Amino acid sequence: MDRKTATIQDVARVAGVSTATVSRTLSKPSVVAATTREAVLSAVAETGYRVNATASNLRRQRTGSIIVLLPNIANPFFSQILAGLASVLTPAQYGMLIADTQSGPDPDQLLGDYLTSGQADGLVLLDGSLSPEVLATPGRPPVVMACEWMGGDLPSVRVENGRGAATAVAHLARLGHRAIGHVTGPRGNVLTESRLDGFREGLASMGLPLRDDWVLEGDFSMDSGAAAARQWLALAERPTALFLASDEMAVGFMGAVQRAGVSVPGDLSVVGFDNIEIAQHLSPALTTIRQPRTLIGVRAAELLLDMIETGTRTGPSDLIEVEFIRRDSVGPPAALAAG
Amino acid sequence: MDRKTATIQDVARVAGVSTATVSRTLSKPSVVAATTREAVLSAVAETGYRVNATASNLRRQRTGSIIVLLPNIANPFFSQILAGLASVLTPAQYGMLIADTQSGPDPDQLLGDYLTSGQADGLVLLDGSLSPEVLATPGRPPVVMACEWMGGDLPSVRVENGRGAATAVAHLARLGHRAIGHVTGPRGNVLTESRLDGFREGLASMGLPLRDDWVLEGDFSMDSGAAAARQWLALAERPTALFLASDEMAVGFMGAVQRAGVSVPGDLSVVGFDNIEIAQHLSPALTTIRQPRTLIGVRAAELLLDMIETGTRTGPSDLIEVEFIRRDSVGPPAALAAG
DNA sequence: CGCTGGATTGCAAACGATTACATATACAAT
DNA sequence: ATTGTATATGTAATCGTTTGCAATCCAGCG
Repeated sequence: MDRKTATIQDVARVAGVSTATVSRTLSKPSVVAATTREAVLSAVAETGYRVNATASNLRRQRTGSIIVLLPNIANPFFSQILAGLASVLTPAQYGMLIADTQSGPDPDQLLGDYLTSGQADGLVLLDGSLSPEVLATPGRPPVVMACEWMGGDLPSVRVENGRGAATAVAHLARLGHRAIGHVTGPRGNVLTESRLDGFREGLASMGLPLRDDWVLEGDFSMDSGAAAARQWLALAERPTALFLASDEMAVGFMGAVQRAGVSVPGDLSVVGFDNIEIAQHLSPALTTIRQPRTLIGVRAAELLLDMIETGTRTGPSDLIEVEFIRRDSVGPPAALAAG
Repeated sequence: MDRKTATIQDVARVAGVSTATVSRTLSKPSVVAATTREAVLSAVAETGYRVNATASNLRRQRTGSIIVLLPNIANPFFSQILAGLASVLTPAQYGMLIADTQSGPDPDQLLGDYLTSGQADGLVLLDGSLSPEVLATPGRPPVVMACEWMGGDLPSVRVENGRGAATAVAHLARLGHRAIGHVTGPRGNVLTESRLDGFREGLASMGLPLRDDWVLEGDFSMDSGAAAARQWLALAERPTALFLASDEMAVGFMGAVQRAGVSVPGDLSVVGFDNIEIAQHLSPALTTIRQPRTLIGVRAAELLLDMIETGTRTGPSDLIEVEFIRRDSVGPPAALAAG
């Protein structure tokens, strides 16, 4: 029957109307008469017609796709944001292309490429390490930064990174910890900076000292968490509590110190950031700061679609709240518990 | 300068040739004279021309995108396969659309939709729960099944699921375990079936009995692993070793029993499947069966591109080897260790 | 000198949809 | 009856490439 897929011409012929009417029936049903509308719809059903997205996009001068730039697709933290993005973009007839900035040599160049290639109607940036300068490209498509704010008037979905970090520190301090350390994300990342700032503020507000040798550098990955664990174990004087800038690092860290015979939270309290799925399944369950990941994706997508429709390049910054989740990886410091 | 992006017309004008020649220079350089080729290329550079993928796709009757159907984008197991897919598809100028079968109501209908919509030049199936019958759609684009074989002449990238499971059981038996249980994936999934078959074979080959009450049902998720743990804890007579059909379930399971005071591997040996990143970071580090995930993605993409080029709908089945990875979550059964 | 054939290049028709503009019709108001 | 207005539909240009076919040029050959 349908050797080739039906085109709008076929539908028009079957329905006895022009292609214009068919197109209108499908996009703006209200402007066609009820009787013709029915005729067209039944012709559509009969022929099994589906609009050819490529042709439609060409004519409408859009690509129908949104590019999402993220540092590491394998990080479960991002996948949930992707789910949120997809839940908004798919119904709006946008495809979602995912680009991994770590797969190529230069993330900034990758971004620049996408900005000029015209391959997408918009971009979502999930990588806080990208340089804001690259965005100065003239005539670029709309861009939304998710998770953090990179400065300028770039619209973004922000999370209370600083407040989350400060809350974590305050909680540890209230448990009695006076020696609190931190494992950061990669240097230069906006998330790293804001969480580090929050960590400092938290210490300051509780009247605790900031010791540089208790601030270890990581890169958000499990491996870097395990590496930080080795550094912590080697310290002459160890902090009794640690706030890590990501749950992934906390997983790597906890596993490593536990295998070295350290008890969590007996010997060391651990707080992560993100509340990835595994956090509640660890032993002990990981105390952390929850980010509503699906919501972040949804908001970012909404912001972007709005910019695409209105042709704007700037927009508001949406601030999303975080929540401290107390689980079993924290407790009073050993000295206190003993005494 | 370039208010609008340059079109092939602009390049042709600047180079003093026809658009046909520009197009040919870019796609089949060998057929144009060296001097014209240079002229065109410098005109391309001067104008900053990038081919409009939409127009190109329309003319060439392709969509330029591949759809990947997977059950759960948040599962880290899949993300690495995606990375493998992308590493082949991106250079070949294909975009990768990701569709989550769990986000909608009916996975099979979603597949059917994509098969008829003409939205993609090919599909990659990563969800073993899909029905092979849906693929009978006439005129459908090429499809590759990754991870397992669904029957028929559907080309696929297979993994030695059965052998992997059997190896795990054999290893546990050799450690002295006579009471070995299993936690399965979701019913009806091809992966579930082949791993369960391998589990049975492993038991049989070691002369061990198969006890139905030691085969618990899961769905590959951490939560279902934790649920299985509760069932295991409630058993009057417990197996001393457990093979779980996914690492995620093993994570949920181990966390849950550990919090209940059970020692792994002291009281119970645990083996997972997949070797997801976190496996080595757990305490104890998880013994598992490694699947080369990136390789699976690469092979699947290669197979698919080949089918697209040659117009084939059937193809070979690529078999990928698995590897048993011994870590610290297994040991001799308590009785033996004590005696 | 005319012809053949290979190498280049140009012409123009697709690809399938959308939409500005023109046209047609019906009906109310003057 | 005429004009105006609103509603509904058709006509045809257009989006930017690719590519079959025709045209051109030039060298080599009989």
